[in-house]
Amino acid sequence: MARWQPHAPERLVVAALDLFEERGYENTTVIEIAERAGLTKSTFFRHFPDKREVLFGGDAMAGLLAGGIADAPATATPLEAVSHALDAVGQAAFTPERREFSARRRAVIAANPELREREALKGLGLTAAMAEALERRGVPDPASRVAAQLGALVMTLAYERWCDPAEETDFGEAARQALRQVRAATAAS
Amino acid sequence: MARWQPHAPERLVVAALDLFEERGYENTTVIEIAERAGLTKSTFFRHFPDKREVLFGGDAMAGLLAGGIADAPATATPLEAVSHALDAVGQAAFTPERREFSARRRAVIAANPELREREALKGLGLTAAMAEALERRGVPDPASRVAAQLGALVMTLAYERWCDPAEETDFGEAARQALRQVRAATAAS
DNA sequence: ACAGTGATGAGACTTGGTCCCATCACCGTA
DNA sequence: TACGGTGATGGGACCAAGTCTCATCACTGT
Repeated sequence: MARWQPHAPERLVVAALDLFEERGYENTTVIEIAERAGLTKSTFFRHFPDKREVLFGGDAMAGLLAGGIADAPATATPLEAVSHALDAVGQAAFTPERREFSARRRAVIAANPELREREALKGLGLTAAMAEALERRGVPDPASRVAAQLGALVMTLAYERWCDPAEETDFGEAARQALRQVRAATAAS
Repeated sequence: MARWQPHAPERLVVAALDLFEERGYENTTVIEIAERAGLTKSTFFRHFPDKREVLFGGDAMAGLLAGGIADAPATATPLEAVSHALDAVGQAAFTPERREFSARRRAVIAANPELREREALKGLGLTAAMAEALERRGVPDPASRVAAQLGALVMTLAYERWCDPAEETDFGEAARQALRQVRAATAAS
């Protein structure tokens, strides 16, 4: 027997997403989220630094991306290393079971400026993590940032497609396709 | 004689930047900013939607960029159109008189996560505005986003250089140089 | 002289977020 | 069985951001 109901963070995330869908992010208070999860405001802020963060799983993604780039073959070009990292991330995080949750989360974020702002910050963090990991492979400064910027776009395109419940494409497959598109478009810029 | 002291928004911006430098963004209240400008909290929120926005001049930049892209010669490639827009923006906004203020503002933003978050959102807005303007020129979807993403990086690199008081480079010149760097790095990705 | 107008001031109110302390259930040890 | 330690939780005071409403004040035009 556990002392308390387990999985408090997960319960808070589910309660928050439900409420945000029902009445919108701005019309939902932290106290209401906590109550639906059978907890209190104090406990909410013990698990999440602020209200927005309940929809953003910390900074695990940046580490996954950096690790995937570091593990890429030494002969890989910068964008190939990013592609390798996207495969790793797809295996670890963008699994089919999470597709429905991610799609709901994506819609809620798109509907609220405050959440879009947090998402923008997370995106910058991922881009910076990719650029830094590329520099540790010996890619010099302007080139590393270019590859990271293009990699971020590839990830966004792949994520959009992966979230679509009508397609049910594998994330790695979506990423490879997006990479081809971006490569082709880059040549014409 | 004016009814009140004129230029209330500008006075608030100056007061805010001064206080943010002196004691940091988090240790400065809106009431303190307003008092230093000879105003009150009510008036502050009448001119700015929130505390962060006092350092971000609305959304004028997005319109400038979109206009510059629309005005580019019809024969210009996507990145050339972006470069044309950066020239226009440099003429209108990144003038030498503003260099010192921009450098101070940049340092304050870099020191605070909340301000960096707002800056990230503004960056997304600029990228979206560039992609949309390119699409109005007939550039199809993936290519427009690639060019906008690379254009955003070019603008960031040029802005970093333009802000440096030791260099005093013209923004348009910095943008052209950054564009050459990004083009060279793109070929090696 | 007088009503209209637009920017400002004042203050109540809600909510996000911080902080401190009490509580409660379990665990290990005597 | 008794007892102190531990870790997650609850409760509530407190501050600042942001909203809203109403009053004020200085000037303008008739």
